[in-house]
Amino acid sequence: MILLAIDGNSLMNRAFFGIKTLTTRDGRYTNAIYGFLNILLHLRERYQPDGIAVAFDVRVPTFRHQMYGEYKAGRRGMPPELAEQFPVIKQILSAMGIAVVEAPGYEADDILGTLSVASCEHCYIATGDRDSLQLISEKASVLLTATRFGQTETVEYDSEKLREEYGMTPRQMIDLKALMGDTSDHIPGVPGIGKKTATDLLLQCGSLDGVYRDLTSLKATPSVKKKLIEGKDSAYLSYRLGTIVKDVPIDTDPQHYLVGTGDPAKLRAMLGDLEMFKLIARLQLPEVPSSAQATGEVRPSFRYGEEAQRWDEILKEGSVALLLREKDGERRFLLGSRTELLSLGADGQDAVLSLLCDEKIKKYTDSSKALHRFAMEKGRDAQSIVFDCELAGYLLNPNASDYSVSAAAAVLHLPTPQIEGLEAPEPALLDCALLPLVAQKQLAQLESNNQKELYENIELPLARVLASMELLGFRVDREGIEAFGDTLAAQIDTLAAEIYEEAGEVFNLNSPKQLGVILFEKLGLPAKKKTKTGYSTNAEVLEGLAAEFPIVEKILSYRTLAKLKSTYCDGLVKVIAPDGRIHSTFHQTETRTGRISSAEPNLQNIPVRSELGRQMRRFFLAADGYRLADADYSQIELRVLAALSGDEAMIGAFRQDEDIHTVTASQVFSLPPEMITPALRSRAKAVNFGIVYGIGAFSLAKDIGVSRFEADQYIKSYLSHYAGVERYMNDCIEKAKQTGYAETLFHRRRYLPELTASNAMQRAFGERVARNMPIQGTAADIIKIAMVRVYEKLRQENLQSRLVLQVHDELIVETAAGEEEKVARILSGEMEHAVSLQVALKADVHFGKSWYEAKE
DNA sequence: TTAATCACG
DNA sequence: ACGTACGTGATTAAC
Repeated sequence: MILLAIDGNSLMNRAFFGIKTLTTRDGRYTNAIYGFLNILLHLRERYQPDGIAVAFDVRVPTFRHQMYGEYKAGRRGMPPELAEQFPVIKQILSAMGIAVVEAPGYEADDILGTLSVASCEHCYIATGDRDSLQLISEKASVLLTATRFGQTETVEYDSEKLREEYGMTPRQMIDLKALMGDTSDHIPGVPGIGKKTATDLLLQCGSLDGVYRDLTSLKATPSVKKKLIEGKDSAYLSYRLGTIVKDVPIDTDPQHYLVGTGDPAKLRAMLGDLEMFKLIARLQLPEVPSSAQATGEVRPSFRYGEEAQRWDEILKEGSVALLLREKDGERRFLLGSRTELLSLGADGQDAVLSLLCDEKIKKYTDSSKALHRFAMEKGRDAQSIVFDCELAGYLLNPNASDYSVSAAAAVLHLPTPQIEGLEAPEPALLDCALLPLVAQKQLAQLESNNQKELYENIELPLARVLASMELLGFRVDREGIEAFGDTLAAQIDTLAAEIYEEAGEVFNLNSPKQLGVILFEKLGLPAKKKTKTGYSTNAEVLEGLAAEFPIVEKILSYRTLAKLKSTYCDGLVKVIAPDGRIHSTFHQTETRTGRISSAEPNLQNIPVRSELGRQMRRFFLAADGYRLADADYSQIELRVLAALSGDEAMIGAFRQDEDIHTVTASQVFSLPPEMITPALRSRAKAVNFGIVYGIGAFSLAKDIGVSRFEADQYIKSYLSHYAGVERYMNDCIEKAKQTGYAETLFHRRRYLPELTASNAMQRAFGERVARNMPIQGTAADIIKIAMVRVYEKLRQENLQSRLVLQVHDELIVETAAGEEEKVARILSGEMEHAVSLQVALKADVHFGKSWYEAKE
């Protein structure tokens, strides 16, 4: 039989450090478990072992340590984030029917050593630790595993491969280590002898004993000989330390490690609990009754077909599950009730459309935005979409990334529905069958989280608004963009030529790596900052050098122009639809704060800060016979901060409609407002921003170019003058620590497992987020409310004007000629009165033919 | 796929 | 001692 013996500690370690932090919603760490299981499944698939044994260290002082001293005492204990994952993986392995092997006083590699000589046909030893290469034999090979870019790479080592790479036999690996030592394992070796010398010596003498047998005739420099003599004891001690034990008292009968059936139901429940839904799918865990019993659910059973009579059966109940799936441009619908399922292709579209627009029938779905778009494309208006699993899942935990029905069902431990006559139903059909139960559970959770209003009055109606914005799109001037791109191209070419000239060679200016080498090595400019891979060449660094070195100025210009051309000119032209408009996609479940995002293309980051970039906005136009209305909130985040914190001074400033940055400057610098210079105001502005972000003195100092000490004074002064803000910020952290999440005024939550991290930096990050999310998120809630109301008001009043874009604190309405006054009234009215706070909200509206003009 | 950079609020 | 402000998305290079 084939045996796969795994070093559990080693692979868990690799997975932990190779995969970014991953936690469940309630803050349990899962990245090592996830990575380990992926490696395990990969190995199982590739090597098809009959038996699997996963070995773990049992950390009691080992025989070796007692005898030879505490060589490993200096080894740092593993972080608790990893330690907590070990008991869990052991349980999972048991549930998988895989043997967990431990022996008090022995480490995992000793167990592997013992198994490697067990009487099986072949033993594969999987580990991330090169130490185990000494275990290679005729019937044992080592699978050395590394996790890179989230992908596992496994290299199989047998004697042949070992000789190729090291020129050594497996046994010589021990001698090698005895000579060169291993700092990570606290094996001293012979001081002063490294890998190179050790290899040479072994090639000459064959073994450690061979080296010491006759030092006088050894071909080596006197200094090496001297080191060998002095280090002899250390070498033999290292040899013993480095030798993996092969007689651990464990069961060595391979039959003992045959993979059993385990407990699939328990496994499924455990993986669901750990929120590893893809793994559940990959393992195709069969449904077993015990799971259904455990949740108290009876496994639902469905009838499925395409017969017309099913249709009537389904509609009878007055509410349906309705899913839209698109594949290769083909639209399909899945329709379901509590007992019936139906699949519809293109010829069912009209029927679905009338169902969708039938107010009396409630629709449950997993993407209301898609349904709204479908209806709108046909010139209709979807009604009574009462449930959207994606939106519900997002509100319940915006840290997740998978808001599908199946993911939700797995969190809820719902049994897989049974569909009559279908052995392996397609996923969409299962989603459709699962939806009613998922909806019931998620709605109950929203209710208990006090998120019903957020869900019903904000997110659900917003989906329609976003669908409408996507469908309408934003008109652009293609020729204008292309012409702008051409002028940029010419300037870029000129600049590049000048830069290459001054650099003395042609290189890839777009490569920060190559640029770094040219600037900081070839031209010898002073390098200030480094990145992981080399010199930092970002704008901040370059700006510090621009005054002194003219070439840097040109590089900065090049960067600006290249960005404008590639991302904005070329990028946007590529996505202009046949109707001459750009149809962005708005993501409603992407951000962890509650903002929406825009993609393909992103219309929320069109340049504005620099005048040249701002020119881009001249190409964003209203349709003929329309103008653009641009309405933006004034200081919405600071107003929200004032209101949430109840800080008297800040509220007072806004009540009197004063310039908040000037007021802050006056407070922080203890000067009367009329003494505040633009420079001081600008510093205060940075402090205001910084406070919202959860500021640190270092970053503030860097941002406004003052000393760290000075920045620290500003912050202290700020918090003492706005004492309410300080209190509020501390409350935010306190509450987040207690509840595990931060929340907005409208009860949008963000769980913060970072707050319990053992790493101080991660914790500090969690605290900043605990302060920032309620502010950014409440502002996001507010503008969403405004969007929904503006959208509805425009239709109520029978206007032709339509919302086309939202940019976080800004709404753009394509306004029909003659409707300007009404639109301006609706925009400012709905934005300013979206919510009533202790501080009034303020929104300014401007009109123009282009976005450039409409932005004042 | 990730890292670096830079565009926005 | 260590790293340093919140939230996004697109492009390019390089592995």
